[in-house]
Amino acid sequence: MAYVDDIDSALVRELQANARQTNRDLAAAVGIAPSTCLERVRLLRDRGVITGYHADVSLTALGREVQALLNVQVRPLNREVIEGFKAYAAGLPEVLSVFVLAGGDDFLVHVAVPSVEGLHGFLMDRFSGRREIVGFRSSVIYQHHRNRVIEPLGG
Amino acid sequence: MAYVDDIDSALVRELQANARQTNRDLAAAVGIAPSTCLERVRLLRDRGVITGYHADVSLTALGREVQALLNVQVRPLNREVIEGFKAYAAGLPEVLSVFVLAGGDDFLVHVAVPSVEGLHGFLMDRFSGRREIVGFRSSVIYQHHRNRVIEPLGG
DNA sequence: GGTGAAATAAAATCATC
DNA sequence: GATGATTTTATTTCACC
Repeated sequence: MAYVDDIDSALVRELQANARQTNRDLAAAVGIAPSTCLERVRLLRDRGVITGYHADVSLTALGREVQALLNVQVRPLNREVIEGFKAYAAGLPEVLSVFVLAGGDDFLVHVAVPSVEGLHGFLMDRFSGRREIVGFRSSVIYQHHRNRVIEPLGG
Repeated sequence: MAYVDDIDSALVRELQANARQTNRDLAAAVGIAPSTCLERVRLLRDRGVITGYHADVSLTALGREVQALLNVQVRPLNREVIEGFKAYAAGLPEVLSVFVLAGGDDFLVHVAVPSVEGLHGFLMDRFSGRREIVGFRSSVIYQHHRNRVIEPLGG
């Protein structure tokens, strides 16, 4: 675990909440000089604590109203099949996220499509033909809340 | 669906990949003047296509090495219980994301904790006492790939 | 709706504490 | 390791196309 003091912690919190505030504002928010702030933030990137800065977009605004979670079982369970399916799923434009899991199901795939009809089409066109898939279940997502600010756990 | 032309689309793609590039670089990347670029990006925010800018952090660097997905069933299935549990889970510092689902399981909760022991502790301390929870299953995550650039689906 | 030049503001550097 | 004055660079505005 990287050593992150209270000031670093505050910087990381601020930048997760708003990555485009000016260095001056950021410095003021955490109570240090702008030049110090600049150096601290640079070090947080160099040390790999901050990995990047990304704009968030509205899926609705992009015409992708329906989200679903797909539990997928693949066989045989070997590295080649696992890595192959993971790379395949991650490369599909409908896919937001791919989880490789321990236990019962092998994958969880989070997708966003224009409609329920689009979800059906996705499953038929992208999954049905794959020989390694031995089964899947899909759950439509009613709501999704993501915590955008992640902190070191106290203690 | 918001009307997003090819230039908007390119801006959204660029800003999802790197939200802290300068306006000049962004303008150059999509082939427009900096002043035009500034105005376009402002409109994308005003129209709600871009919803924010966030730094990404390394969970490992913050000492949260273990991630898991928790399938949770709650009862009775009414608005009060659903909203109550959602708000509770979303407010926990270990929680990255909360999905409210249609079908079998009611919730999927994505957590990041320091260790497998921490996961056990989380389940005992945060979930066991809740009367509305009638069952849960947890799956440790081996790998997680997230697509950070989301585009309108072609066609 | 887009542009380029001028004005304003911020980032980056560095000598100093 | 942090600071503030200075230089360098970017953002923002606006009259014009």
